[in-house]
Amino acid sequence: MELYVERGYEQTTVAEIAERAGLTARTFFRYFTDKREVLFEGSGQLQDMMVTALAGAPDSASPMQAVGAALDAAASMLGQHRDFSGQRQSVIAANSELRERELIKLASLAAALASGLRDRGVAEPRASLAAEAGIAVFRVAFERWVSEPDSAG
Amino acid sequence: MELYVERGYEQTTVAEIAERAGLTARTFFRYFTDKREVLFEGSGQLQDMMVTALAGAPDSASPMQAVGAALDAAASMLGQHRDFSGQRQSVIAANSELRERELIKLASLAAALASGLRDRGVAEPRASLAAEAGIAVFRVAFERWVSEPDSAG
DNA sequence: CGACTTGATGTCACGTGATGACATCAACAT
DNA sequence: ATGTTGATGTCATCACGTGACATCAAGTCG
Repeated sequence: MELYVERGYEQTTVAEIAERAGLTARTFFRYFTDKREVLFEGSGQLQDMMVTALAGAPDSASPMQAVGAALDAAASMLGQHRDFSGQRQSVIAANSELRERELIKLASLAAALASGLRDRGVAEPRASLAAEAGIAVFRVAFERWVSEPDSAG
Repeated sequence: MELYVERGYEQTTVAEIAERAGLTARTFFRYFTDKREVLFEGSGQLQDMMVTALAGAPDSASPMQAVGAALDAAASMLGQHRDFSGQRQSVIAANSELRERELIKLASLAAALASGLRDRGVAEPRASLAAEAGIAVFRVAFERWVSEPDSAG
């Protein structure tokens, strides 16, 4: 992240990242499949958190309410790293390879939420639609949040 | 496409593609920014067609009806190349880099449709929502169409 | 204690993707 | 005949990503 912010994603080589971390490029590729993936390290955790929150919603909750619980979990997780989130987002926005990766991560997240809803007994296509709607809300809200003036959490 | 189908996307080098076309790898990269982009050559045309159809819908048409017109245009364009569409889709499905590229193309298409709706006087967020809904329909319908037994157009 | 695994890292070599600089050549206009 | 323009080729170069093998530290067991 430091290097990506300093000089931009494309201008940063994997060798430089590895050096900054006190490692070798080869080792970098043992931890991250890609030069891109290092920016999405946390997205797996976020997805797990959200799926767990969705599964933990009360049985009485509607599909959209369960999705809402997942979004709350995401908000409380991201809320602790607002500066980081903002920087990360502007790095991603500046490069199309990174935007592509982000899209596929969001698609994976939507699929995971839909699967979680089906586990709750929600039938298709309702499960997928609720999941997609939740991701749409997430995108819009996240975008507003990181571009917002200093204020709220 | 021939080579991607024969031996898979990753196993095909740009040099081979260029050779098959009677050219040089250097020339390939003058026409396509990427090894991936060659599979998405037509998506720009498709997008233009759809935007034109959307713009050409009668003033009386609702936003969703205008989007429907765009989808009809896409259907008649793709309907003429069903085998090609099917092969292309299975190549894309088999490789995650290609799936990423496809997602960003669809996102671009959604943005173009939303913009077209705004030009028709549709306010946000209705324009974006209608566009996203149209793309969702497109994805599902296209998926079913290419995986369908030999029958319909 | 010494030998033996195991996991993380480094080193090296290599193929491939992608780009810049320059040369070539055909088509065409004047 | 000359010069221009556009498309292509050639060459050099860099960075990404991976396989093969070496090394070294931490632990395990006889």
